Amino acid sequence: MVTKCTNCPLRGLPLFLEFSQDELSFMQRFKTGEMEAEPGTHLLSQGEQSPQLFTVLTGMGLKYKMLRDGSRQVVGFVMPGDFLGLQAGVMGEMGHSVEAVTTMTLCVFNRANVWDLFSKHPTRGFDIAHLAAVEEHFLGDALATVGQRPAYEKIAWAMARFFNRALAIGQVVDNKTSLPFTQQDLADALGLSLVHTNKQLAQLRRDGILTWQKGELSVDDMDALTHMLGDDGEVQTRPLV
Amino acid sequence: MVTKCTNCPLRGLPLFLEFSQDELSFMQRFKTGEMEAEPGTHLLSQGEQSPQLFTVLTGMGLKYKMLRDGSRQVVGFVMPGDFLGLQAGVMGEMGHSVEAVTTMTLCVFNRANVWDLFSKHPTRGFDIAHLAAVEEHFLGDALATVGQRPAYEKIAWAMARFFNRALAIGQVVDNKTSLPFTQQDLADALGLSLVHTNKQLAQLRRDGILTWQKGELSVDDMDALTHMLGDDGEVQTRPLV
DNA sequence: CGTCCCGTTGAAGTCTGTCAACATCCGTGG
DNA sequence: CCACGGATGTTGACAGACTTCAACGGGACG
Repeated sequence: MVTKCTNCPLRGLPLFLEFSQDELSFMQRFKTGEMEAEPGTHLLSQGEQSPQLFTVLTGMGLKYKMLRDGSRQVVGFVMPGDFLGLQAGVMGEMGHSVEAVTTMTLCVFNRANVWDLFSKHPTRGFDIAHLAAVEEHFLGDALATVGQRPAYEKIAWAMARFFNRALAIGQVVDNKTSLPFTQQDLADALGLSLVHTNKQLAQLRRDGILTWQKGELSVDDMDALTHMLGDDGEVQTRPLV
Repeated sequence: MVTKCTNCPLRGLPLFLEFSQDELSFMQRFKTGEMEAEPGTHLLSQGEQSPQLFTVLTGMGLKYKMLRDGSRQVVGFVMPGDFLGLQAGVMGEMGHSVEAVTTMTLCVFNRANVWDLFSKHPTRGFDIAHLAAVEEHFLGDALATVGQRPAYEKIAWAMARFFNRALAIGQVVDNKTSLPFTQQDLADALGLSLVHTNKQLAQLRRDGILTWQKGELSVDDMDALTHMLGDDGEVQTRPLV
């Protein structure tokens, strides 16, 4: 059962820039299929060139890089609306891997058609570049956080980003949202040890800032969070591909 | 005295993808001027939308983000061939600032013409996306380095990247290249303190790996460097805009 | 010749990592 | 039904990498 772009559940969300009717029908042709991925599925692999690109419809995943010594750097949490494989699409090789953490449904595109997209529908090409710039912006923020902030604030930043993104796609109900990752995932994203991550999370809970237990995240004091982070916790509108 | 694209000193370098004659003449029209910037000049500012974009012809600079507490994260060293302002060009707002460190000469483009570029010359639009992906790739590497590696290797990584890039644009003579940044700049790029950066640099020198003194960097044991970093120290070919 | 910036070095302090132990949950298999 | 192992989360004690504080040297510049 394939979702039609017309009925795309993401398309009306305020997080995403608007679609013209023209773009909509073009994307419908660009889309080659739909795919369901079980938890643990490797969608894209670091160093390889994937023939397929994806847009996440539902579910969550992880982007990460492995270092030669076996350590892992998580470079992003994948959520609905994210476009995966841009590096493979335009550079020919992924700089990181992408793995499903929950069951995911994905729009599938053909890498070979990316060039068509730029030549036949430049607004969409522009959107691809826009998405790449958004990602660059995000990684800059992440680098600044990992490089400059103490552990307590690193965790606060990551949780705030996740929560605000969940808000923007309507996945927060009752001030709670599902957060299916492990503390190890978070630690690997922030360059912290698992133990220290756990202790600082406990501190944030004791301080009444936020609670993450049993896969559920709730922000208990948004004012304190925004005061600590400035506007670094906010998410920006972006195109949807 | 304006450099003509035909005579662009960067254009033949193996680091950059090839130019068709068609692209060349188009870029000549896209280019609105040339600019010289003294050390300390702010070329682009975090949070603002610049009317101009640049390609670096000569000289070097810094990309950085300021945090509210006054700390600074350097997110990149700017070198000849780099394209500046991509975020402003497609997103409308810069996520970081760019400052000249040496005297720089820059090709100047008009932000208003970026859209023309995508619509009238899609290969160039594709190249813009390619450049954004290269930057995303770089920031992923930087994040992994800052997040996972010990100080000694962080510095080795940064120096290797810089040196290899200098090699690729023919700025290494006699196994030495000019490195006009300060140790504070490097420390802010790697999330280290100035003092520790200094001490680990001294250790790298004592170990016979590399020497950075009086603004000159030389790599004394490239084998040891590549062995320590794997292929993380390498630079990739990219489009030139 | 004083001042400022940058680099260098030593000593002390602390944030964070490592080690270790235990609790909980869950799927598997006896 | 219960035993078992594996993955995840929690907590305490200790160790260490890195930061902070402090002082000094050299070069550039007015």
